[in-house]
Amino acid sequence: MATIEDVAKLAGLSRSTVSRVINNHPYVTERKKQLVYQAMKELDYYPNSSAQRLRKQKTDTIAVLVPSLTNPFFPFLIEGLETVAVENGLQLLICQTHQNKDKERNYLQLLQTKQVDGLIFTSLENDWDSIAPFKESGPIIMCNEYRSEATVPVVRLDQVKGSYLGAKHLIESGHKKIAYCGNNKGELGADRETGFLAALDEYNIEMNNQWIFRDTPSIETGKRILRTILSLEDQPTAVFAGSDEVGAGIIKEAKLQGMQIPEDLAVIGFDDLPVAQLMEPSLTTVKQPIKEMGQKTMEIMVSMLTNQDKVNEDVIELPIQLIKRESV
Amino acid sequence: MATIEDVAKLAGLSRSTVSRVINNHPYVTERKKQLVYQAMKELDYYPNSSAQRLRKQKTDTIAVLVPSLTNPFFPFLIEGLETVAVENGLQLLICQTHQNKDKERNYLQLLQTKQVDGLIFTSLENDWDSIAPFKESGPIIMCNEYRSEATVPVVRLDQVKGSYLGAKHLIESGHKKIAYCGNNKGELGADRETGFLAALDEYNIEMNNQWIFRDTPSIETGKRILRTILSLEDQPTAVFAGSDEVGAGIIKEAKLQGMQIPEDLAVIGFDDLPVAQLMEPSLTTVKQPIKEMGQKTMEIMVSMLTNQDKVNEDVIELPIQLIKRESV
DNA sequence: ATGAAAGCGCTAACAC
DNA sequence: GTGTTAGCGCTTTCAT
Repeated sequence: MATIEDVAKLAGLSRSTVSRVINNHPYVTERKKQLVYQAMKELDYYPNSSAQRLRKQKTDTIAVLVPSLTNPFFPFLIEGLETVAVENGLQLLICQTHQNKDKERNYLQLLQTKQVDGLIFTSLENDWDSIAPFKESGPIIMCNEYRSEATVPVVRLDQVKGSYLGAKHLIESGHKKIAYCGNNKGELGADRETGFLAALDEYNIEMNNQWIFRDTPSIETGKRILRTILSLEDQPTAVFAGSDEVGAGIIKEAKLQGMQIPEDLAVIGFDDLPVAQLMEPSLTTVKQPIKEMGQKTMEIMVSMLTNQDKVNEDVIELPIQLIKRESV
Repeated sequence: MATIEDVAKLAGLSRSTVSRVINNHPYVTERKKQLVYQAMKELDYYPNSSAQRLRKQKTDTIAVLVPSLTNPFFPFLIEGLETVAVENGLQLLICQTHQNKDKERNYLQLLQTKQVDGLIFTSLENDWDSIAPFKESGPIIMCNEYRSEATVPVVRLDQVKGSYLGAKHLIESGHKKIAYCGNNKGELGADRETGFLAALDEYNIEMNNQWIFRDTPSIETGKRILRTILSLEDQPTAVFAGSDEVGAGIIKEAKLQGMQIPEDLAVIGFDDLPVAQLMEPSLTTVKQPIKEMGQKTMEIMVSMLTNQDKVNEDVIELPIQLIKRESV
């Protein structure tokens, strides 16, 4: 493995000059520059990035914590994050927490061990209090998921409004018995529930506790929820699914059980993932501007990395909107 | 930022001893070990990973090149890769090539700049000849996609058999006019086509060139293909979609156009992704053992990383199987 | 415009 | 068992 020393020797120059060429510094004669390039090529030289990182004290890498990549929401979020990252010469280190507190905490060590320059949460398992101290080690941003106690920039959607919109649509379509799916661990989940209940309240509609489901979102969860609904004496006529995947699972299982959607059961999803329009009937849903959320987040990260002084604690809220299709 | 030096001073020991404790070396008195732990805690010390990497000349990181994370096939593959990686103390650096030759080539620099210890291709845009030289810089494996010229271990499926199975099922269900979707850039695509044509050949069925579609797989592609099929004078009665996403797009669009599946058009997918069972009718498909493929690949990577001598050029072939559902 | 020298933080011989 | 020392490969003052 050739080192910068080898290149310098072969080019008959000093290490400094070679380094200047590598880093595109001004004030290097064109002639010597060529000499260096030639030597680098001849030796098949590439700078060792561990050495560069150690010396420069930065990695140009950002950790992105996601619960799982098999939930299609996150690949789309990453798409947005990556676009802006690449434009700014940053690399993404994608970390799956699999909803595990310990794993999440371990990934914070990436910041402490200087393996990444910054970190982005797209979900959060641990309490904010246990996260806060890590701000010392580098910029942290919350994207998608959020905590009001969080003392870092937050890029989020108005979840209260989102679920309010969804519930209202269901109500205005004539439904009074509406089931609700969604975990309420994080603030995101709590806000969604708030918005949902606010709509019900506005129309003086009562909630039945049997119609609340708190499982983690997945297709299987949707199927299970549908079966539970069928086993109920007092059955809802509509269901607000916490995600398109749950909504899809509900629709699929409902049809398997011989139900008509939306006649026997109206379903509304959340996210507007590709699967929403593939379903039969297509899934009415609350659309999140996922990619934009990722882009905005990375823009903030970039500015935090450059303007280290200007501490940013803003909350950026992106628009959310109802997409009417056939399942309601 | 505390360094190992600070810890050593505070503990009243040498850097070496601290280092030994960090790396769990034997032969350190329990008493001094405790002293070190205490000092580390007091100083909130974490070893700088760039320094460790530079010194140890390894990163315990493996680059995984995927075309895109929004194609759900790859998150599942990554799931398999990650399981085994984590068991062996390895980290994954996930790199999206977005089907771009230059990006793909640039990611190879990760190996040259010693930012990763090994690299896994799950797809390949460039010629093998242009990849081969990079073997010098570290272990490379192909997983999923493959090239017969490749001089590295390959973990793959019998694609010829897969598409043969699919085509045969279509034929035995009475179809003689079968459309085929799939790109034929890589060897994987070519093999699939071979298997497909072999089945046709076996049953003396002719292929119509108008029924061949070579676009990149996506839901949109599926929709477009269906519309093209409808515009044909001589229309196929069945279609072998190259992936479940294409199959799903075809089914969705077909129903939009008032067709009955499988009566008016039988559809068979590939992969067995979650969307296959969500469709109405559910999608008959050729199932790939995606997770297993990832696991096997990472096991080989681990062994290459440890037994550096034993050069492994094996081709591991995993089983592939037909899943009969309702779309045929 | 270029080179010499110091040092980023760590590990691993080697010596005792 | 523990400390001393050299050095991984690079960048960046500082001096010229």
